[in-house]
Amino acid sequence: MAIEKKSDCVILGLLSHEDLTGYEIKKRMDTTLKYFWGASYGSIYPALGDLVKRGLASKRDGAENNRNKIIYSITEDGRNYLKGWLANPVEKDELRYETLLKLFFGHEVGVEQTLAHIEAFEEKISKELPFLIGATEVLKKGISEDDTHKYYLLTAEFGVKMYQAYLEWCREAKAMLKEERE
Amino acid sequence: MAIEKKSDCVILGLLSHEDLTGYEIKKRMDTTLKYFWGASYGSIYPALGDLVKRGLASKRDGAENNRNKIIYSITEDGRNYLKGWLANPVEKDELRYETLLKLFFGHEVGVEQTLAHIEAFEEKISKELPFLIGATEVLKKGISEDDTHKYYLLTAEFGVKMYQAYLEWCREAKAMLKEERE
DNA sequence: GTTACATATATCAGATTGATATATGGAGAG
DNA sequence: CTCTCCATATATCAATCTGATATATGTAAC
Repeated sequence: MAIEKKSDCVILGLLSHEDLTGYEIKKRMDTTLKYFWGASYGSIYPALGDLVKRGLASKRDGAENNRNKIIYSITEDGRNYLKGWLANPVEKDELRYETLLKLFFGHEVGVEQTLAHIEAFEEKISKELPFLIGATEVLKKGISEDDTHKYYLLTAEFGVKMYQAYLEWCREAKAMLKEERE
Repeated sequence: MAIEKKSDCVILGLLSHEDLTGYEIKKRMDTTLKYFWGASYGSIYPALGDLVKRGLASKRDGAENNRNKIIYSITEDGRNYLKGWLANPVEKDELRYETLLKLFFGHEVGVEQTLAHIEAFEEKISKELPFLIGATEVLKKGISEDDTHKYYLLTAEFGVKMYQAYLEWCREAKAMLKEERE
């Protein structure tokens, strides 16, 4: 029953840290936030326009040379709106793992194809885990300088814990299926 | 670039196990599948109509007394369609955790409110974990009788591993924030 | 008999994704 | 020095999905 639109809240959250263009917001989504959130251009640009209209953000021209660029800032009203949303209890945490869905219906195609999905998942997670661990190390070093780092670290460590659990599960799941095969 | 619509695939997957009504499909989503997938009535009923139109499912009247009821079955074409989707590599595994999002912006509201979000998360997970553990135990017992149970067990154990990792993270995150507070 | 909840189907406004269109800057290859 | 490729940058749109709501009956409790 929340009145807040999620895309507004993430964008305001990012703008509360620093001024950003729509393109930069999208980059944050695809790098820092991608482990627990996402947003597309199709939601970012309209939301930015809307936030300005409602006085929660302001925009200024940041063009350099011929390079088109619009820089957005959060307003006082925007910061209050963000704080209001942050104070409310969380509404929904959602997992949407196609891998798990395909495993659930694995009976239809058998053990070999199911193993292939698990192995692909394992590879993807193994590749991403070092970046997450690297992020936690960087954040730990800077924790005393910048108060925001403490909160970033919390989410990065969540990612590490989760990915390590995934890899553990992959090993056990593969073992179980291979045992069954014989 | 997949041509398959996800809602079609989940529904066909569920129908590959047993005949179901739209209402029963929704119940499966909200119980068994909820740990890794979801779907609303607004996607289920239109998708069912569409699947019948394309010959991937068939429907029959299952009315009892005055109770309105339409039972759907998967067709041979539907089963092939499902197998085709299952054979393709996974496209996207996605996490959307509002809790993590609020933690990430925690600097704006401080340690106390952040702790409250973590505690709410911890409580929710603690309550759900026993059900997941119970599910794995039931599935383990029936594993030799029904081949599908092996695949269900895989996903249930994923849930258990993940939730245990979450709880571990909660303890550490709380400790870190409380230490900082002093 | 009436209150409350589960069963059952269905639709719709609003939000979101994934793809695509458009255009410039800059780096490196040949 | 030009050509190709990629990053920067904004923007829109069809297809899809969610969350809420509407409607109606069965069934159990009190």
